[in-house]
Amino acid sequence: MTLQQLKYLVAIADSGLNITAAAERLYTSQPGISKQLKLLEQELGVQLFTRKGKSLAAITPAGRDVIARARRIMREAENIRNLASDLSGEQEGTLSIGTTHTQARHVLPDVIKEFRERYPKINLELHQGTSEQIAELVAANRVDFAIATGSRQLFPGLVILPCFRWDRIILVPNGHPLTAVKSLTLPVLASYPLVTYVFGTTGESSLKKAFAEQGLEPNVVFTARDADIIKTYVRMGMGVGIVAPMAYECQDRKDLAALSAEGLFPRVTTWLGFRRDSVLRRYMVDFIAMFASHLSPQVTRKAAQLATQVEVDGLFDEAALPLKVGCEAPESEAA
Amino acid sequence: MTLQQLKYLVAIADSGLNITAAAERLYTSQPGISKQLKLLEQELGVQLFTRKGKSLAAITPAGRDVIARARRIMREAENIRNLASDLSGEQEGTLSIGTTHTQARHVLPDVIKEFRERYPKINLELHQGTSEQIAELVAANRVDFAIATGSRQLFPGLVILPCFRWDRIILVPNGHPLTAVKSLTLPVLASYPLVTYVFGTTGESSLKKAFAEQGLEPNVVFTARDADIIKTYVRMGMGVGIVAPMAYECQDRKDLAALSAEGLFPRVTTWLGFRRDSVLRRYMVDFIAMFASHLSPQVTRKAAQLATQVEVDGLFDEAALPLKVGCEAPESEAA
DNA sequence: TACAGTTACGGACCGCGTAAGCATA
DNA sequence: TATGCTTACGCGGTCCGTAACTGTA
Repeated sequence: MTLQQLKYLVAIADSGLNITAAAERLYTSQPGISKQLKLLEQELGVQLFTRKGKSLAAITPAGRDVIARARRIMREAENIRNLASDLSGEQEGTLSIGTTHTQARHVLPDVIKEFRERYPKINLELHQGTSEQIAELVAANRVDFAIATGSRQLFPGLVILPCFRWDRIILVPNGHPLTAVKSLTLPVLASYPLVTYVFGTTGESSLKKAFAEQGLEPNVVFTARDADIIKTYVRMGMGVGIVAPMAYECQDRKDLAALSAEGLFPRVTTWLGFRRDSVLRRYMVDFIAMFASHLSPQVTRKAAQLATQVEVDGLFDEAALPLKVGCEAPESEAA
Repeated sequence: MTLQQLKYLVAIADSGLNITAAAERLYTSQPGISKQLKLLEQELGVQLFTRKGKSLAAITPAGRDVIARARRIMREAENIRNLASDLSGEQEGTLSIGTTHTQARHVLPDVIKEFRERYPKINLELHQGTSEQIAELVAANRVDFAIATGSRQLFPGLVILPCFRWDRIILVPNGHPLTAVKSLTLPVLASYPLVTYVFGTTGESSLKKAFAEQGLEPNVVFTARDADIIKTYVRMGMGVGIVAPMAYECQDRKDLAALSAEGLFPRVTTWLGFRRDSVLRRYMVDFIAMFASHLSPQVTRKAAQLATQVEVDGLFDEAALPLKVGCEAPESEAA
């Protein structure tokens, strides 16, 4: 049994049991992979795949177990390499992030700009998707970091670092009757057609629940994954928008008004997660600090270390987290 | 980086940074190890050991981290091999157990006899020592199972399966005044010189504590690790023995009387532990079932599986565990 | 006919063991 | 002088890539 053989094995599993594809992925020859797989099965004395003719048809139960452990070995091997790269002052590497639209569009650009200036040689990969898609990326070890809001239960085995919290805001066209309302309530809101994020993920279904608790049935006329689209339809007068505050940019003030919905819906928390046991290179830790300033390198390292033993909980006070808000004072007036 | 290199690295660390010793342990040549270590350090770009002249002097911080992960990789590799051996119906293997004197002398012989009949080809290793020594064996991955009483906090990262509980008994020579006492109390006991196990391990210090709670200072005139020695000194009239009930064998009735100490001291639990993430081969699971019949293969497998995710707790009711006692009715009279 | 995997073969590489060299106590 | 690591070198194995072969849609 060699690391090479385990790498090949995992590659086969990741290539849909297609040895040729695995060979291409690994920039090597197909017969080489075939042979090593055969050798491994011989040494272990177990069939890892069932064959249909010559092709691989399915993974055997034994194979599933072996592959799972092979993955762990490959991860640890990767960890050793990362660890060594970092300690030897290597400036190259990759940072791969899976995140949702809201973060990718409204929060990450500034952070990434700063990061690229500081670490120009680091290859940055950003994968945007739903929470479920991000969870898959995490499970497949395709991303280093997951950044999302709510829905933590989708991410078992991740070290979760709360980054910031926010209250949804209400978006209406300037001059909309709601702008005259002193204190917004759910019944008032429910009397308007609503435009908001797609329900389903835990974070957003809490919105539905808030209405339900007061016996209200909101009239949601349009849902999207994307605040830009929501804003477009709000501008068209199709309904009242409920979005993340980060999505309200200063230029939106020209035609859109943002009303506070604080207290109407539960406050949500955006977090950053990484795989327990993964080695955090210096630039990764620094990225986290750029993303959430209270997560200093020391705090992050501490959390990573604790997580190898127990569940990270109560490392710091979540209630004391910075509260994220949208554009409050227009830049033009301040200047 | 190869599995071979990591194996060498771990061997060096386990041989006190002596490459020659590591080579002997692995039945290979010393220059080979040297070369592979050099190659590994080159590839990683990190010094894993500090040198003093040509000899290895100490492990660098980087080395410590790399070695820890290398150990994990070696364990997983071993797991894969075990897994495969088991599934391919391999009847050979090794079962290595670290345990205390009480278990090794009074409980395990019967279990091992049965096990050897059932699995004659399995190589059985028994290492007897104090809880601390067993914990070291576990940490060094030298044993598959640890069997001990109390002192669980010495064994982090182990899946602990409670096996049975017991109350200490009081041993005195036949005709001793205490045999006439109706209900034994701590003050009465404290008025006699005592002979018991070495204090220090958590299990035994609970004994001292029981006395202290009633403001008593027991007069312990002799301590040993070994019930046989304790019995010898009790026979000599040196004092009153406090031992595990399993140590009172039927032949001891000839000259020793066992008095119940139930209620005087806290009831203790003997458990069996194995490393989280370790692959349990069929014969290992069967051994556990032989050792504690309520730990059926199904229960053990379930516990092992759960342990990969969370702490095993409340899997079954500890209060319902079988209560272990010593020789109650003499075989001769019953026959 | 394409596609996927196995078998066969030659070359390069690499890891191992022996033997000799060198530093340290 | 003994111990322990490094360097040098030859051998054997092995891994890889190319090429030809075989079984399947």
